[in-house]
Amino acid sequence: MASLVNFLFDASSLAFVRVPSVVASTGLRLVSSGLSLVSDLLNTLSNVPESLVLFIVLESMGSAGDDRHSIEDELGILQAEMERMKAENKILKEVIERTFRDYQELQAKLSGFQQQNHQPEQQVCLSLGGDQSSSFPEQKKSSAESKETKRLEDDKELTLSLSLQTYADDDPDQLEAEEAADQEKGKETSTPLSNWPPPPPRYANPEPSQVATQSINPATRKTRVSVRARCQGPTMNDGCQWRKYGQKVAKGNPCPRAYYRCTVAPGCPVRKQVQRCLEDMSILVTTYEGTHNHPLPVGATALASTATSAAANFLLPNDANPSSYLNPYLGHNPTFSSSSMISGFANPIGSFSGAATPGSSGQHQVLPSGVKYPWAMPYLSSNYSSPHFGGGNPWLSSKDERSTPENVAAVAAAAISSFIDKESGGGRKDGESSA
DNA sequence: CGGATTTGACCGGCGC
DNA sequence: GCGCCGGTCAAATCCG
Repeated sequence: MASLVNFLFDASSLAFVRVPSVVASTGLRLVSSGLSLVSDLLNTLSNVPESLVLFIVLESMGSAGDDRHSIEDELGILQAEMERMKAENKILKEVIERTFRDYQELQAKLSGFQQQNHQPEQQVCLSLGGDQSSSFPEQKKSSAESKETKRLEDDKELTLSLSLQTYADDDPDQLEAEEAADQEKGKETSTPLSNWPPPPPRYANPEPSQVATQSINPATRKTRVSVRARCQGPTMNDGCQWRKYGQKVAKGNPCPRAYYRCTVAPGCPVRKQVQRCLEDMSILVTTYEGTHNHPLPVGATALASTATSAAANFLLPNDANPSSYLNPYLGHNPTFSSSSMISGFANPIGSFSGAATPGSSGQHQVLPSGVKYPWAMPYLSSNYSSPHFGGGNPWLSSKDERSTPENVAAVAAAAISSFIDKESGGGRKDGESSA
């Protein structure tokens, strides 16, 4: 019996628990002295994923005088079966690890392929969790990642996704053409969310000669970042101060779209639009536009500012500065404020952990799904297992509707960080995250 | 009473 | 030219 319990404890830690058929068929005979183990056993099994069906048939002993030999025989059979299942679980674990490695290799190859073809990422779609595929159908073409996305979607994990558009204000014709094309595309698709999130921009891939001569001032770059996150409140608290100046029911979505203006500083051009996703009302789609003209409050940066300016900056292909892809922390955009760089990007992992401490929960229930699927965010997963996340996820368990801006900032920064790693074709190793 | 929110009106772009 | 639509304005209203 002790070996049986030990096995189940070990197996449950691997999240692969299979009760041998012999147990189900013959029943788990327990002597009265072993009943205390049953509760422990059941408590342990309660952590097993619900998809795994467990059958434990408890058959109470009629009396202590049963045939001791038959019990010992059954125990022997059980132990033999346990050993067999143990070996099987080991094999399964190896299969999972091998699959994970293959996925990482494929991901690295994909990134390398994209960089080889010089295909600039025109829209960033970061997702912690799933269901972004519903709004980013074009991404379904990516085989490996789309499968992961689909799998995550099926599990209905909490989601944060981010998309990015950048425009050059000094090229209004191009901007207008793009917007017109966007609307055209929206009509073609005629989906309820055809204009949401904004379709990827299509800026021309300049000739190398043009790269040297065509210098777009980052300060005048018009950026737009769309963030999708599960949020129960009317809006995400990103740490900035916003004033609502309008509300409109957009065509195709009965949920009204709210318009906010940054009021941290007078004349700040940054605006944001907030709208519920039609397909999943629990998802709040927030689109930020513009760049703040003021220092941001601590922790208000990743979504409110850094995500727009910084993400736009480093995601734009820059042949003259390869580090623009690989190292966003360098901040070659001179318009960055130091605060935005620090809390938004400099240490997303640290922000994550700090934001997840008890009592600092967020209203927007953004769950880093890597907790359950570490291969979805392989470079962050190790941090989720940190003591900060122990004993339940505060992002989920929160009943406090007030949020700390650090939460959103950290999630966005972490999501962006994850994207950066994937884009660079290599994974961030532990220890490098806080460099 | 001052700031924030609501909500109908207004404006400009776009397609027909 | 007209209607539709997204975005913005501003007066009215709400609220602490």
